[in-house]
Amino acid sequence: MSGAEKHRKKSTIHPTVNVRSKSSHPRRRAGHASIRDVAAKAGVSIATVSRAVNGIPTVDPELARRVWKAVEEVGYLPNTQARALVSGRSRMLGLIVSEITNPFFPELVQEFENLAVAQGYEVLIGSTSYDPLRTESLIRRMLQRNVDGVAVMTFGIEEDLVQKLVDRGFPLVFVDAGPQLENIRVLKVNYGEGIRQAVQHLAALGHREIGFISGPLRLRSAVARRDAFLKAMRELGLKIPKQHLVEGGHTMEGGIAAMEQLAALSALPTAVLCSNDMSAIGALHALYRTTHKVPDDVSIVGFDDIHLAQFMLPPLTTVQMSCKELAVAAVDALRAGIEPNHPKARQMEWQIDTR
Amino acid sequence: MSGAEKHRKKSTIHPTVNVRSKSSHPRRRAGHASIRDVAAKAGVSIATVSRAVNGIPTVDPELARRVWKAVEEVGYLPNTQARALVSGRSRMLGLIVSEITNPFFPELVQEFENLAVAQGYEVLIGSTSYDPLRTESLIRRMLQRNVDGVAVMTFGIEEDLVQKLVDRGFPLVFVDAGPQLENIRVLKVNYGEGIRQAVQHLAALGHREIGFISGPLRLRSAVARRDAFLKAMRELGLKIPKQHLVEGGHTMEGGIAAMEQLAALSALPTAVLCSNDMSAIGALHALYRTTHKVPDDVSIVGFDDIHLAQFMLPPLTTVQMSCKELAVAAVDALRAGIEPNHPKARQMEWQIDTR
DNA sequence: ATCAGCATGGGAAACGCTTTCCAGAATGGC
DNA sequence: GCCATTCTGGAAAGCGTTTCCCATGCTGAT
Repeated sequence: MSGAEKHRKKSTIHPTVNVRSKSSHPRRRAGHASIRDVAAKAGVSIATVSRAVNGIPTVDPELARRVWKAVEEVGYLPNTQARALVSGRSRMLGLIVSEITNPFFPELVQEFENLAVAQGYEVLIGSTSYDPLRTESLIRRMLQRNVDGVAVMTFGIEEDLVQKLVDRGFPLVFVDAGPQLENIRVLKVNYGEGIRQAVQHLAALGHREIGFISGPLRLRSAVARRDAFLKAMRELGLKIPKQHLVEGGHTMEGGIAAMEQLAALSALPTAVLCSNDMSAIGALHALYRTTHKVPDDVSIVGFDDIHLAQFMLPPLTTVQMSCKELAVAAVDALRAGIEPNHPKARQMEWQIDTR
Repeated sequence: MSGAEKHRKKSTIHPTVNVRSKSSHPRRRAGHASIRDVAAKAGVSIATVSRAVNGIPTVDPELARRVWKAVEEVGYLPNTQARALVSGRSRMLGLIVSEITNPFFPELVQEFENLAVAQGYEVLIGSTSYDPLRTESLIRRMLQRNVDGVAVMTFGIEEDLVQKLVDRGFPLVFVDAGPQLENIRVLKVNYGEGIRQAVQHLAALGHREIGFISGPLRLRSAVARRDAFLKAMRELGLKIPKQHLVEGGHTMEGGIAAMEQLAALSALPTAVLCSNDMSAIGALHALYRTTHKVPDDVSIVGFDDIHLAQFMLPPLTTVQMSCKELAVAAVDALRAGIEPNHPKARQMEWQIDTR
């Protein structure tokens, strides 16, 4: 039983008992204690319970103890919806990814969730599947659920869809590049360091002819990675024949096609660096069907270090792109946008190094 | 601006203007229109707006049109929290998995999410990471967020943790086996058919010595799979020497260890069926380090058909265990527990065939 | 013409919580 | 001993919805 019949306003001016008091809301789930039950049990007002539970210092320690005891006894859990309704903050974060089945994302999701939960937030996950319709419904859902902020970690999204979120003043976080608008924070990933390391690693093994399978060049992040590769090669004084630079799609199919293109050359590079791990896996597949042996004839190096890489045969060398750091930055940036006196409230860019 | 100053009760009995009317709730997000704004715009009461928006037939079509127009104009989206508060139903489903980074789960999550969203539910995902502490906090969070029901798809969970959910009467769905309690629905997966197919497939290829790497036998689902294997073998009149039956852990490491055990035998089986795909991948890894060639010397067959399988080299043969069907059944079972007049409200078991 | 009966819309209560405001108690200074 | 000041807890308003109940305006039957 809950204390539902206490403190209810009467529907008549006469001081008669309210006949609807107990039978009224049958939809209430049994066994759910409300703040009133705690107040009754502890013999204080609901205001005091609220203050005690929220750790507001003006409440007498002795009373606070009584309240906590009552909380324990009735098994009270504050109702998040009611809290959200009155406070205007839902303590939920939206996380938009491209596809949860793309092996890159689960790890990001995991890290993001861990961090968010540790800081008292819940996560609402949605995947666009590259479908504008889905994306729109996704954004509407996030709006309705009143998330406190949204992280768009999709590497590419229709900007006009996000407009709704912008209009309503939701704090947003993008990866690599997003619309230059108010309340939008951007995580700038520095691909240079990781790619340079990979190139130097290959050069140290004696490779001089290094090919590169890029991502789709309409994505800014893919261009950034390719440019980092070119720069690293130039620094080492290595030549890059045009035909050693192939565009893949950041997918396995793209990797296969790109590798087939390279394999058709009279002189195959002795090593190939791939813009992400899925491309690298595609490259491995393409080579599996030829007479070229990995890693004896050709070395393949991936980028991202998704979980999947460790399952591959032959084991795939890959550059670790720290999911964790990305997640840390995303949550931090979101909180900066949400909490008015967050130390970085005015910061709009986050730098992330790969390592 | 919102219609916040309409219909407010005065704090004094004198009919003076409420001085706190506009400046009062600064936490309210700008640009968020409430039902009152729509009512004001359409010149009707909020009750009518609510009825129109919810498609209750007693409202005059002409008025409904006006309401919808106003909804459009002010960009109104009903606040889900308020709805949940009053209706007692949050339209959120909890989904508990073991680890989102385990490749089996993202696909399940994806399907589950698609279905849930299509039926007007949101999904709250949580992973236990096999950690009772995490699990407990997870369950507490789900309780607080007032999910309408929870699907526990973890293949093993501490039952006493779930007790809280049971106590509060939340509809629950388990896979394979759960506590025999009220309001708990179970999805019974029929592994027999898929395993029989796999065995017959191998037998048709001429294999007579077929090994089996099982899952951890403390899990009922692992035992079910092993028994299905034994039954299928017996049906074909094939012998199973004890040493061909090895326990793995449903993990890559378990698969490696199990395969090493098999490889140490004087007579290796010519084919090995694995209880799940991760074991199969482990087996491939173990064999990669030996002189045995796959599939020339030994055939490996997995079970589950996770996405990952298609990336393996050599390509991994695997039995499709329909994620989609599992998700469909889970959502269906949850709804049966949630919605009082769902056609299957009294059904407590769901059969799922692998195929 | 009158009245029962029905459809329809509006007012207001309720959901569970936070927060503001205010009354009363306790304290200290004179 | 009395008034001013600080502190503490309680009452109540309000968050945005849904829903109950009643008032009103009609229709149709007598």
